[in-house]
Amino acid sequence: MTDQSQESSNFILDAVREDLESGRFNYVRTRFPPEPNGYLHIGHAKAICIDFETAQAFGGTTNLRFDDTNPVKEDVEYVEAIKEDIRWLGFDWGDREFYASDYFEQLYEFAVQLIKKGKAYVCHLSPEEIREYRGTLTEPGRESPYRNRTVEENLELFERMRNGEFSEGACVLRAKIDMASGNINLRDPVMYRIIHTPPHHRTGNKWCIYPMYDFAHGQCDSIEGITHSLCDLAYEDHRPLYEWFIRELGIFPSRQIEFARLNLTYTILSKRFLKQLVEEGHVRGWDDPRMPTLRGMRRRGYTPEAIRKFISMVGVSKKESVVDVALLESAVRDDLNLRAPRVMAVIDPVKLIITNYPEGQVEELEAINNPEDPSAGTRKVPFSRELYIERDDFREEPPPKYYRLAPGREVRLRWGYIIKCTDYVKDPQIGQVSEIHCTYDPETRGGYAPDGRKVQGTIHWVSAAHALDAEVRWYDRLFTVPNPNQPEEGKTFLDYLNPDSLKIIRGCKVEKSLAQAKPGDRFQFERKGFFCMDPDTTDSLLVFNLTVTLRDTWAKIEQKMK
RNA sequence: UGGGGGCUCGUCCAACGGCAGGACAGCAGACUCUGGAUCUGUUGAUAGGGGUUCGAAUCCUCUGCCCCCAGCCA
Repeated sequence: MTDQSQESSNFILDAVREDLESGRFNYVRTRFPPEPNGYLHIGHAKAICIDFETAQAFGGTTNLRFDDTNPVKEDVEYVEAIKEDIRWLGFDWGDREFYASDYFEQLYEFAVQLIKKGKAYVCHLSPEEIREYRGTLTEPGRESPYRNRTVEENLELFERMRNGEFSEGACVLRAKIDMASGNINLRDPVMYRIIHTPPHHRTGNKWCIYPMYDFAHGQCDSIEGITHSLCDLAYEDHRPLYEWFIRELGIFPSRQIEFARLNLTYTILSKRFLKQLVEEGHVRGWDDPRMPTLRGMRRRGYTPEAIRKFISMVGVSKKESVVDVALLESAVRDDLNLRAPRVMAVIDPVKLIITNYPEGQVEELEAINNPEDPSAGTRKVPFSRELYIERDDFREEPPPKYYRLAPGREVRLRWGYIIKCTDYVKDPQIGQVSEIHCTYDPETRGGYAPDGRKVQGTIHWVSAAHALDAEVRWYDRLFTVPNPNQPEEGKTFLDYLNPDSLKIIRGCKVEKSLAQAKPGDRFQFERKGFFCMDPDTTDSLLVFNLTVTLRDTWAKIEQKMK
């Protein structure tokens, strides 16, 4: 077994290493246990990375196991989606795809075994009564009047539960532990409940009793020979129970280790709230690019590599924390910077006419596809007398430190010529600049000044006659506050929804090479940001999602001047 | 007021009795045919008290603050 765990360390890797050294285990096997009741999000990505990478660090493997013990909440619909997302993230569980429901028969046998040991009993208390008998955080509970039924009686009753002789809620199977325990999970927890209504997505109507999480998870881990069961801090209180079942059953002693879940600023990661956003139409669906779901992020243009990098930057600990979403954004920029081909796209176009350039003439200028990656090669971009440039790249009265185009000023057109603004036309109706007139210096083809003159600004452009129309979906944070999870009195997370989280910008002009792009392709629109072609793209209209903007130093300067 | 966890730069993570370090964010500068990238510099933290020790973020102790647990959810 190769131990590659030294490179990066965290408390889980330390613990696993100790277990190997002490001989507690002689191999490493983890599992990722999603419940098929929703789509995976960035929080799950952390768990997936930790599960798979911890095993990989020691040459071990990871099982995928669907935790499908509650047919009222679960659905096949999610199974395929979850698998797709894990694969996309870059992890492979080989043929080790399991379901808790695979073990229903075995789990039933385990329950019988505990009944025979006098460690489990059928309880006919109603749900309300069970709650009353459980006591409170500070007062001990009381023992159920059914607690001392004989083994024979319990065996018979449990079998009748399985046979469907009782209605839902009539009775449950409980572990007989300690009603006075300070740990409420140990106050005779429910092991099995009766569920008649919906057929299970895999076992159909075969079962009408289903094991609770506590009676399923640890035993499934054990059956699969999982050495390290890595989970959320929320299960810390359950660990004594996890160990109690394994000990009483005398089965393989998997070890549960808990770590803190991921939280992100300006983001909500609760499955319930995410569902609400979708169902109430605040977003367009589970794959809306503003959603923190893996599908949403994929559509937005995030790469699996960037997400994995982000997760590793976040680290692993037991401290509940809220990670700055800027860290995620930094990870995507870093990744996309190296691989996204550059392209010129004008988001808010204004016409620019080069008055001394021959009408009808078209030149093919050579542009570098990615200065970070010479192997990305070059492409030709058409240049002509009429261009579009970004409205924001021209000012009638340039502020200090602004070094783009303005009357009388010179600027370089990327990969093109150096031009000088001679004049501009303003639309009297709306008071907006409608046309900018420039002259070009024919000696500066390609953007080089043979006389060595310095030109501070370089702006992007497209040839008006050759440009393609595009729609850009410009995204901003979904929430206006860093922690929408903690609303003020009388408010909910919905009160912090950012009304400007999506701006649909039509009439954008992009360079013609983009005609070859396919949905999912990622680009850097020079000086703007990274964009990903959306599946909504049609033959007549290209649609792009903003993944993340470039760092914008000018915006900062401008902000400070206000 | 029971039980279980957690407190290190603004944020996240390291340091495992021996110079508190990195990343992101911030600030300043260099460079630049992307105000991108890159490079350089820089601000900035051990929750508080007591103790052990030559030496404490680390060990002990007391205090404070934060989170989780009373589903027939997971």
